[in-house]
Order: sequence, then C-alpha cells, then structure tokens
Amino acid sequence: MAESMKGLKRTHRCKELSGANIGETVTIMGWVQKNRNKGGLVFVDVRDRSGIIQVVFEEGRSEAALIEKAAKLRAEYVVAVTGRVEKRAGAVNENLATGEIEIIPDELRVLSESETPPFPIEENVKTKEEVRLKYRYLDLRRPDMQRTLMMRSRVATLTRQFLAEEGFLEIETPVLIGSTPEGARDYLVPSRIHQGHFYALPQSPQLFKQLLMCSGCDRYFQLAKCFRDEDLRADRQPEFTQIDMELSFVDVDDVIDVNERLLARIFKEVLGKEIPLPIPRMTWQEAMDRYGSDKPDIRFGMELQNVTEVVKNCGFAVFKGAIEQGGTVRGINAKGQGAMPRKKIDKLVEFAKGYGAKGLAYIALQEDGTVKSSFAKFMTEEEMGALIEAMKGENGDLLLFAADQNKVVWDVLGALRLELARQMELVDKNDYRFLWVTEFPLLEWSEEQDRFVAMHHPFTMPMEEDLPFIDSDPGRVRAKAYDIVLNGTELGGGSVRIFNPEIQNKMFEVLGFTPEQANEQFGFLLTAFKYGVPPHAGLAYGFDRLIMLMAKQESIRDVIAFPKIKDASDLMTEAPTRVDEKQLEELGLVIRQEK
RNA sequence: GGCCCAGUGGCUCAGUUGGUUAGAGCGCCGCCCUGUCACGGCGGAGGUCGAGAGUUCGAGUCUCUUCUGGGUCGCCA
Repeated sequence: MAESMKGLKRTHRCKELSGANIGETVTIMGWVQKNRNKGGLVFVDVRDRSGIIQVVFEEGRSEAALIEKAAKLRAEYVVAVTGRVEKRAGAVNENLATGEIEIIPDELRVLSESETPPFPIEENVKTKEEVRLKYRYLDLRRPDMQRTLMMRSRVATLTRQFLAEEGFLEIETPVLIGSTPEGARDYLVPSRIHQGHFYALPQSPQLFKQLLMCSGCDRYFQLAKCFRDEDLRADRQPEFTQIDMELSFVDVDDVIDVNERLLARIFKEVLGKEIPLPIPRMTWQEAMDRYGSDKPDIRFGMELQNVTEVVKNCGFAVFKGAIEQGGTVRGINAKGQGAMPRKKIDKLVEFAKGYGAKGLAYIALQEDGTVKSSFAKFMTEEEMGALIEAMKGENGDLLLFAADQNKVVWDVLGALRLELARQMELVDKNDYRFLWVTEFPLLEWSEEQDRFVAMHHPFTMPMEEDLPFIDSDPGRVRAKAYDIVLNGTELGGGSVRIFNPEIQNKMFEVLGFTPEQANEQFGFLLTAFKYGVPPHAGLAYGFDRLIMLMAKQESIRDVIAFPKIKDASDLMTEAPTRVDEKQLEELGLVIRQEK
C-alpha cells in the first residue's frame, strides 16, 4: 500500500552521505536495490541516481513493527527512510562508496510498490536490447545508463558555459521549416491550414544560422534537434542532437581555435584527459592517401602505400588493367600476419568485396623467407622484390593490395585497415586522438544524378586559389571545409560559407540549379545576402556521437534516453502509429498504400 | 532493397548423428536464519523451444515461408 511522503523532506542523495554525517538524522528516498533478511536482522540497500546506501533494521534499535515492514520490501519498491547515520557495526564494504556507514532507521515509508522487473536493475546486464527498450524507463534506472545521462548533461552544461564565455548567443531556430530536396531525405509534416503543403523537420539549422549572422548576432550556438529520414546504424538515429554554431568575421583558423579549446575543456573536466593543442590537421587528400578514409583513426599506423608506379609495367593483368583504366594500385602491410591461414585471408577477400573490390591480391611473407602469393606467378622475381620493398615488407608480414579506381581502392583498404586493426587488437581504447581533416573537395560526382553534388552543402566556400577551375575542372576545386575526427569517427564538420553572391550563383550553376530553382528554394537567404552579409563560418557536432565516444559506448542508442530501433520505430511507445480517419481528413490526406 | 547473425521459463544460456518426461544459473514464491552486502540453508512453481507449413514412425534439432531484434552495404548535402 502506497504511503504519503507528507511531512518528510529528502535531505541527501544516498551516495552524498559519508563518515562526515555520522550522528546526523537524515532522510533518503529511493528504490530498494536488495533486501537481505537474516531472520530478524534486515539489511536493505536503497538506490537513487547517486548510488547505494545500506539501511539496517535490527531488534533493539528499531521497533518490531518497523522490522516486520522492512522484511516485506521487494526489489524496486520506492521508499523513504529517516534515520541516524552510523559507523557500520559489522565489516566495512570496500566495494561501496558508502561502505563504512549505514542508516539506523526511525521511520520507513513505502511510497510505491513494484512488480518484479522483467530484468535486473544493475550494471552490465546482458539483457537483449529488445527487452531493455520496451521497458526503457527501467533500463535507464541502471547505474551505467544513469552515468551516461549524467555525463551527457554535464557536457551540455559545459558547452553552454564555454560558448557563453566566448561570446556566443544561444538562439532557437524553428523545427517546422520548408523542405529542401538536397541532401538527406526530409521528415515531412502535413499542414492542416494549407492542405497539400508540408513542413519539413530540419536536417540541421543551416540556413537559419546563416541568417542569424546576417542579423548581426555575430556568434550563435544551439543544442539543436535534427532529423533525417534515412536508414539507421549503430551510430545513426533518425533524430539526433547537434552542437551547432556559427561565427561572423572569421576564417577557418578562428573556428578551429575556439572548437579546440571547447573540446579540450570538455575532455579535461569530464574525463580528466588532457587534449594536446593544437589538434593535428591533415588535408583530405593526405587522409585518403595515407588512410583510405576522410575520418582516419590515427591511433595506429598500417598506412596505405601507393605502389602504382612500382607495378605499372608488371605482368599481372589485374594491376596493369586497373592502371590503364585510370586507377591505382595500393597496399597495406599487416605486420606479423604473414602466417595467416588461407581461410582467414579468403575471408578478408570477401570482406573487401563487400566494399566494391573485385578481388584482393596478397603476398604472405613467411618467417623462413619463402613467399606465398596469389599473383607471384604473373610477376618476375625483380618485380616482386621491388613491390615488397615498396611495401617495407619483412619476413612474417602480410601485404594486401587493391587495384581499381581510386575511390574503390581507398574504400576497400580503408575498411580493411580498420578490420585488421580490430583483429590484431592494435587500438588502445583509452586513447583519444583528435584530428582536423581540411580542404575537402567542394563537389562530388553523383552517378545516380549524373551531376556534381555538394560534398558538404551548397553554401560552402571554395578555396580562393581553386576558383579558376570551377568551370573547367569542378572536381578539382577544394573547399574551405573541415571535419573534426576522433578515433576514426566523424564528430563534426563545418565550413566557411559563401557570402559573395557571384560565387554563390556560380555554385548553383555548377550544381545544376537554374536561377529559378535556386531562388525558389533558397531565395530568402540569397535576398538576405543583398542587405549586408558578414563573412561567416560554422561547425556542427554530432552531440550523441561525442557522448558515445566519451562514454565508450558501442551504440548511439546507449547515450540517448529514448532511442529508436533499426526500422525507426519506438519499441516502448510503438510510434509511428496510424491516425484517425478524421485526422487525415483534416489534413486532406488519403493513404494510398499501407504497410 | 541486398547480405550476415540471433530467437529455448521473467533474465542469461546449454541441449550430441533427429529418439523416453527439454536442463542449468540468476530471479520469483514458501519456510528457516542476528552483521549480510553475488548472504546462506531447505522446499516449490514456472516452457505452445518466436510463428506457420513440410520431411519423418518420431522435430528444440532437418527444409521452406514468415515474424522479431541486431550488424552491415546501398543511403546518410
């Protein structure tokens, strides 16, 4: 039977109590973690978000009725306990922060009873995610989830503090906005008043933050909810949070500077980690050449080697053919993996094929100096020797090669490098290695759309020295764009924006927008730019991903209180749901096809 | 949309070449227990083996379909 908490006021959270409180009368409120009844002597562990403290009900020290009541407590009952803090009469529990004290109660109230929970409320449960998410409110009671939520809150608070100190204004931007077909698929919201018209939920506040710069806000930030209607992944949710910012009268270095200090502050205060500044920078080209990735994990080496020159005249038709078609041949050296069994190598080949490789050539250098290779028979001994040397191959190494168009070679070897590092356990999980990747290509050719598309977005400023190529060789133009990468994860990205209408119009032209189309979609921004626009630049972080890495979680779902599952539904609320005929009618909608 | 992995009491799992009544640990329920803290002791309940169809004398086990959850490629300016 639930009792009232009338007349009681919580004085402490459980773990806030310590030896310093001995002799004080306190009131705690929380959940019953465990009830250990020794037959008249009852130990009750009470838990709240701070931790656990033991309450002892003993004959002679508490009334008999109180002990009887305590004996009936079950897991997850919500209780209030008033009592004296005392030094433990029995052994100290070294595993508990409050292990040297206990509460001798004067009063116990059962504020709420509980059914037996479907899974234990404790750290490191192995319960299937399906069950955890259905009962997410119970899952969130577990100490590890509570710690993650507290860390998330702490990082948000620190971010606000730091950016406020740096002169940023926190400004909210609308969630119901117009749809723009560029980029990810929009979530759409039908308008009741304007039937047949739709709002879109923002993929990011991009245009609004640029407008705020036009408004003279100078420095803006927001912890912004963003939405993308694309398929989910372990590190991707359809709704997620960005730390979004924009600055006026700045260039690349200014944005990088303030963000390095922000990251260093957060990591220092929350994790106690010193991030050496400045954070190293690498151009996109160098990242691709060395790591096959625009978000390289630089905690380990195993860099790509371009051996195109070495093998361009060799007898191996696969290499030669790829080069003749404008591709390259590159390899990685898996040190000490030369004895890898054929079966395992075959698995790597299959892995590579998953990333678009037609195959994977290998040289396994044995400890005894002999060589096992999938293509040695097509090569002369000199050619093999030169190739091994170019790869710095030593006895016991495994050399793996991909030959194809650059994009495929990078994708394949970049992924292979990560996979091998995982297998070889090369990564120190306590290491945090930041990297700025700069000078991204402005444009990317889309086979599907048969045109160039913006790699970042259409408002990204080209590098001044590359502007002359924007007509003759658009693919060559680099952008004033930068990504912040942590341990192989893209944490955030941004760019200097175009504020010159001529360049902006040129950009739209290259992207295949007619002036009418550009005007229709972005007219308000282009018009705003006519009234005095400051040079500006910005950056946005994936806030969830940042927390995921800081909390060492494998899944973004573990740092979001109420996440969605793979098919973008919510197992707890069962959203999305069907709606009434009446609701549809009001919106002027007819469902053609139901799944 | 493609590929891969998993589904057996509330939770986590075992279950042999297809063969009696499907097991274990934790949890739960009852009784006992005055210094436990992974408390302990004794006893007990709890399963349409995700669902459907098929093969078979016989299916948790084999085949097909399907559902649920996860990973990944495509996709994610």
